[in-house]
Amino acid sequence: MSLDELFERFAAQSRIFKDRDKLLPDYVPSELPHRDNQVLQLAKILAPALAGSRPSNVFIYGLTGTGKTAVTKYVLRKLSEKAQDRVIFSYVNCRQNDTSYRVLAELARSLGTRIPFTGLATSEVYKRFLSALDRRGRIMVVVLDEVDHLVKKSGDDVLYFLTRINEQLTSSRLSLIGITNDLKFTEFLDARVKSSLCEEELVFPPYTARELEDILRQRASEAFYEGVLAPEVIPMCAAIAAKQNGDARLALDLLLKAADIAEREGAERVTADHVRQAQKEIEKNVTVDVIKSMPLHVKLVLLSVYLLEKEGAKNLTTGTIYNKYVEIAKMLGVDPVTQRRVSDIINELDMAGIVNARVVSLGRYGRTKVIRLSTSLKNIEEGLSEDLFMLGAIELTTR
DNA sequence: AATCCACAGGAAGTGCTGGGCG
DNA sequence: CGCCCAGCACTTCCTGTGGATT
Repeated sequence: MSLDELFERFAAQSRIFKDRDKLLPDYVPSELPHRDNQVLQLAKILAPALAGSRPSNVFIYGLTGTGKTAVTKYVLRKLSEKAQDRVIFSYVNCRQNDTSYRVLAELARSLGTRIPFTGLATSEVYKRFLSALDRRGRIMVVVLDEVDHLVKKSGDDVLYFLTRINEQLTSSRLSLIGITNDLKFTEFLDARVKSSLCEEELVFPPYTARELEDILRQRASEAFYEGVLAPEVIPMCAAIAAKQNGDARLALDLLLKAADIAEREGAERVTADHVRQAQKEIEKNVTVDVIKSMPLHVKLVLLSVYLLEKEGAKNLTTGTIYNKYVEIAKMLGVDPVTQRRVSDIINELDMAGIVNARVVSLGRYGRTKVIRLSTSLKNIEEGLSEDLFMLGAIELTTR
């Protein structure tokens, strides 16, 4: 291959992607198939903002990848085009901003008030946000996406503040849109917060395989050149995602990864085989990346579970794991943490989907958690192996 | 029916980092 | 400068409990 050819190949636009960005999770398409109803309902609820009156608070339920965020962003965008600067919109993701302080800081920031990421008292941030908002004399619509994360971690204090803030405002008004994929979420809420937040409710049902296909086809037409997808690719991505609660995000991610793999291989078309590879890669990447970024003691606990399971131990309990963990820690010259903490770490690993832990009572033999890995040994190995400390630990313990 | 194991998991507090504010 | 704050990882102390065994 001559240099000219080489450069040609890199400089040339992809043969597969027309516009890869159209498949990324934060892209909001110009049309949302099978969500006309929800778009209309939300628009109806928020429309009063255009006339200068406060829209009702809205609560939006639906599993992951059912289009909650997309619909909300879509409606907000349309609305802000109409409203010019008469309405202020603010979108906060509560997975990243999972404390009262951070949510209020985000809201203040969207009004142009700089808030340091730490240092102030939360009540001070609240005051600053309040006065900044009142000075503007506008309607403000606040979206709290994945609000269940916020409440589970920090309680419903902020929600209480925000639902009652209108009593303290003289020239502005605030509306709340809460989004959650936890259907039982409202149980955690204070009754007053609950009734005020749920003035209106919207439910997003999971997509069916047929609907997912429509979504994929629509995106594919924007993202790919004609005819680069083998005919079975879209139905396959749709079917896999339909099994996972009709998750459109997963469907799109599968399609994207499959196409990436095809392109990397220099293939001319995306095939069913690429989709299968993509499925494996997605599953692997998530766990491996999570493991890599875990703090020391979490890794050590995971390592203990890994080693015990490799030895063929069955029905692992908190106590067994803790003993192994202490043994490893001492061997490495690290101070072990308490069993109480390890108990929490096991729950964290369970939440991350790396381990499966459930509480059982063994009668006379106590009440404990039974733990088993929910990922392959190989993924754990790969996740831990970048940590030289863990490699040393494996070597020491297997000798 | 009572007992008692082996923890679960809540509450409060500590020590540390990285930052206010006057 | 001194005193305040949030957030994190962790400790200390604690009360609670499902169900096999006595």
